[in-house]
Amino acid sequence: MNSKYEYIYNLILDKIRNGFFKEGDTLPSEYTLMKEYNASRDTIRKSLQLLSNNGYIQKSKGKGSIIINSDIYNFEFNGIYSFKEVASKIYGKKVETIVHKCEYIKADNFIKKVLKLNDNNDMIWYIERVRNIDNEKIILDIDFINSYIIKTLDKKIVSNSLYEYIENELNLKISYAERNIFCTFPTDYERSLLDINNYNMLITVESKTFLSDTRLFQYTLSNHRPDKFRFKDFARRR
Amino acid sequence: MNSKYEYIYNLILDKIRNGFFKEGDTLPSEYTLMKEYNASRDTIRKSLQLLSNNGYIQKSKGKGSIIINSDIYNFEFNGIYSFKEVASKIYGKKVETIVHKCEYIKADNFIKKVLKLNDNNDMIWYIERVRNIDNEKIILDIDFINSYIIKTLDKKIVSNSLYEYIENELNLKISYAERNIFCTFPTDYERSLLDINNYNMLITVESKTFLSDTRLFQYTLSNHRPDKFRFKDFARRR
DNA sequence: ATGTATTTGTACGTATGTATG
DNA sequence: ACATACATACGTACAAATACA
Repeated sequence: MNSKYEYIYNLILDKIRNGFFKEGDTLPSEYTLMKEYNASRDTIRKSLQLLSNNGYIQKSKGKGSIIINSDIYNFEFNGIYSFKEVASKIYGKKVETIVHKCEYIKADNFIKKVLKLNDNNDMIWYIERVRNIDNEKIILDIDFINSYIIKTLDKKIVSNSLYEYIENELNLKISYAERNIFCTFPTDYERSLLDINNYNMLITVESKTFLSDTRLFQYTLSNHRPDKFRFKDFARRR
Repeated sequence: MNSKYEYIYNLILDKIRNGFFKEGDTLPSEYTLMKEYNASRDTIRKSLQLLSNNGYIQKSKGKGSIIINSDIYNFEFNGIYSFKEVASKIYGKKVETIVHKCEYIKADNFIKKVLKLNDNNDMIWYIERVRNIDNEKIILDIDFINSYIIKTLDKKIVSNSLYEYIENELNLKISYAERNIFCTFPTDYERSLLDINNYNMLITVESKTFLSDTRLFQYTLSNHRPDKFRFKDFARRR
């Protein structure tokens, strides 16, 4: 986006990330920021609300806005990111994707129900990808994709980035996701695809991902070797 | 709070929860809601933004606001809740808390660092609680609490609800938390406290919980038997 | 302890831009 | 081409919490 409040949000966030504002510091007042960025109070407050929602500042009536998190890795899990986007922030590690399957198939009853398909329109893309981190097969991602929304796919696209293709080539807007984290027992097939060592469990992140027009286009089961799994979260009490 | 926009937010949320607005329905336009609730557009938009942030509606320029989630259990994990608050929504199950320890002790170096205590002020409350669900010991919660913020505690308080005490008796405002989810191996001691069956792993939710004045008052390790663990999340792409 | 200035929170208004149908 | 609906951006006024002299 190129709205003014998002632009100012990014300017202030940069100052937090590069250490100009440090944890515990108080931001300039909204009035000062208005002058600094030549913006109305409404615009400044929208920028600050984004910072607050994303866990960077704590606003306090009468006091000001205090920096509470300058962790540059914070962003990785507070939102929807493709594996490629997350991987680009994992420094010093060798990361690659192996596409095992990318098939145009008929959905079974469970997937038909999840993706809200009917009997006459039940073709999906079935994708299996293994994520290799420092030469260990750590994550197995299985995707079920509505083929009436994403009509064309191939191994090359999904070995690079599915989201990049959807957003930049198809010009669709990925908007929100419902996620569910739980434990599963690996099947023999999953064992064969992952370097599972002696672990006898997997952490599964189940995601339903939606476009801005509320269409569900993707159902994903992301299976993680337990020792490498980590999920960060920022929450506010209401 | 009793601000107008929060009041309207709750009125609309009630209509979503009780089925007056259903998934896929379009809300009345902002202009219509202005008249209905006798409020300005700014106020209505604040109410709708809350609904959007919490995963109940999807706003779309030119179209309107569409209901995307009427799941009344949705709220349980999108925020900070005490075990008592969560338990009150688990129907048909017997839920109880067993307090194993509630001690005023000296913090070790790790906890001193986490809670930002110094050598002259390093006393904490150490609490061990087991959560019993349908007569099985499923969760072991271990709390390390800054005793200079929460001065007085006892077994009775922590067997009821720590948050209820902090908010209603001490009148402190619990505001936000950083959470981290990962896997651990149970120690013999943890095995002895939980009905762990043949599972050889635990899911640990590590939380740092802060007051509205940015003071960190609580560090918690919540250890879950893997088969009973479930974490729900709603995320938006930015 | 008190009053005053500062700072954020809420509520209302107006105008214009942009996407949708 | 037009009406509708949400998005952005400017403004004003007053309330409430906090800090400080």
